[in-house]
Amino acid sequence: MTMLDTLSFTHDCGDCPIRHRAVCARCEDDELSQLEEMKYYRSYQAGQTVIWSGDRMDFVASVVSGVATLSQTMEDGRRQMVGLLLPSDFVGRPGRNTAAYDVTATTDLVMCCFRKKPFEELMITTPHVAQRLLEMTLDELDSAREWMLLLGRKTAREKIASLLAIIARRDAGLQLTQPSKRLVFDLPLTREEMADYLGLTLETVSRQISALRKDGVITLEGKRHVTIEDLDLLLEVAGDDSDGGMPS
Amino acid sequence: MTMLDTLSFTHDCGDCPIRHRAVCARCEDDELSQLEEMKYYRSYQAGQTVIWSGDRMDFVASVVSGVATLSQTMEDGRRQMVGLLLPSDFVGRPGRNTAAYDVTATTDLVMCCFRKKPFEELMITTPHVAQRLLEMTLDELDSAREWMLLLGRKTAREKIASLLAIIARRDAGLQLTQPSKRLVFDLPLTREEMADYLGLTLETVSRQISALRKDGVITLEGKRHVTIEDLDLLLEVAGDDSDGGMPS
DNA sequence: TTACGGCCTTGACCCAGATCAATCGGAAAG
DNA sequence: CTTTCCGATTGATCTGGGTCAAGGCCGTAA
Repeated sequence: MTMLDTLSFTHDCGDCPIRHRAVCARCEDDELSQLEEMKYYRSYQAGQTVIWSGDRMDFVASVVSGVATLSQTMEDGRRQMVGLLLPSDFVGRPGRNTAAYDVTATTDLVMCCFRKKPFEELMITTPHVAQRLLEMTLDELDSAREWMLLLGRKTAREKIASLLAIIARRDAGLQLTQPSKRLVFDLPLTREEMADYLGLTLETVSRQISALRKDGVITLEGKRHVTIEDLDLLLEVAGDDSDGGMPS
Repeated sequence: MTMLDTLSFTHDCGDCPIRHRAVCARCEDDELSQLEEMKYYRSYQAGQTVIWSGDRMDFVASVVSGVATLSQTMEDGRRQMVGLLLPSDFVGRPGRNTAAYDVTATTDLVMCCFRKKPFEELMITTPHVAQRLLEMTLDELDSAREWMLLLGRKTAREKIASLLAIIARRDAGLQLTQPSKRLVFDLPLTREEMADYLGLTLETVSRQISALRKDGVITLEGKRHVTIEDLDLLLEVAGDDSDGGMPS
C-alpha cells in the first residue's frame, strides 16, 4: 500500500460479508440506506494503531475483515488486552466522544465506520440498530466474564488452550458439525500479543505452546500455523467443563 | 425472619430509592405503571443463594438494597467472581431463560423482580427501558474490562487497594467533593469473597490487608470496618494512574 | 554472500503468591 | 462461665510463572 490508510471501497451493504452479524443485522432497507449515507471504509495495515486511548473519536465502526485488539496500559508499561475484535464486531461507544482503549490492527484490517453524530440520531429514531447493539453488548459482557475466569483462575497451560479453542471455534466459522474434527488455522497474534491477552509473559506463552506440541494436543507448522488434532482434548486441557456432552 | 424469602413490599415506584439509577430511570409515568404491574419484591438473607448457574430464570431484576455477587465455578471448585451487584444494578438477561452465573446475596438483599415475558414485551414496545439497559450494559462492560486489567496484571497489593477504592467510591455515593477526605465504610465481603473477586487466596488477602494497615494506608476496626486515611495514596497504591491531576 | 532486525525458543534462576498448618477472637449456644 | 464455631490471622514452606540472558530462525536489505 503506497500511501493512505483511508481507502474508498464501494461496498453496497447488500453485498457486505458481515451484513447478517454486525450492528446493522436487523435493519430494514430504509434503515440500511440511512446507514449508507453516514458510512465510509477505512483500512489499516497489520501492526498499525487505529486509535489511542483518550483520543477524540468521532465515529463508531464495525470490523469488516481482519483482526483488531482493544488494550489498556498502565503507566509503567504493563499491558492487558481486554478485547479481540473479529469481523462483525463493533468498536466505539455511542454517547462517548473519546476512545476508552487502545485499538490496534493485528492483521490487515478493514473497518466500516459510521459518523458518530448521525449514528446516534439513528439509534434514537429507529429501534433496530439499538436492539442489535444491546444484544451484541450483552454477548461481549458474557465473553468478558468468561475471560475474567481465565485471567483470575486458570493456569498458563489452561489459558493457552482456551485461547486456541476460542480462535479455532470462530475460525471454523459456524461449521461445528463434527465434534472431534481436525481444525486448522493461522494465529492472528504474535506470542507477545497472546501474552498480553492471557495475562502472561511471552516466554511462558512460548513454553506452554511447546509443551502442548510435545504432548500431541496441537501440531505446529512454522510459528503461526496450528492444527488441533482433537478439539475435545483441547477443551479438556482448557478446563472448559463443556466436556462435549458425550453419552455413555 | 421466620419463614419466607418472598415478601410483599408495597413500594410505590415513585418512592423507590433506586428510581433514578436503575433500568427504569428513563421511564415516563405510563411506562412506570406498566412496570408496576409486572413487578414483585423479593428478599434474601446474607449468604443465601439467589439462583444457580443453569437454573431456569423467569424474571429479571434490579437490586434495591444490599449487595449480591455473580460468580463462575470450574468443576474442580476454582471460583471467580465476575460481578458485584450494588443497589440499582440489573440482574438477568432478556431473551435468555436460564441463569449464566451463580447469584449470591452477600448481605441482606432486596430485589425488585420483573416477570420476564412481559418485561421483554415492554422492551420492544417502548424505547426507554431498552435505552437505559444498553447504557447500563455498556457501563458494566467497561468495568469488566477494568477488572480484566486488575486480574491479568496487578499485584496482590494493588488488587486489594483497587477493591477498597471501588467499594469506598460507591459507598461514598456521589459526594466526591473533597478529593483527599477520609472515607469510612464496612466491607460487604468476607476475606474469601474478596479473594474470589480478586483471583487470590484468602490468606493472601488477609496478609495484604494487614500490610496496608501496617503501612498506614488504611485503618481497621474489627474485621470489616475500614477507614481510608488518604484516598489519593490508596489510588496510587492501586496503580490507577488517575493520580488526582494535582497541579504544582 | 553476509548482515541485520523481528520474532521466537530455551535455559537458569528467582520470587510473589499458593499451600499447608497452627492459632486467634468474638459471637452465639449451652 | 465454658464450649463451639467460623472467619481471620500468621507462620513455614513450596512452586508456577516471571525475569534475565543467550541463541535460533527467517525474511529483507546491502
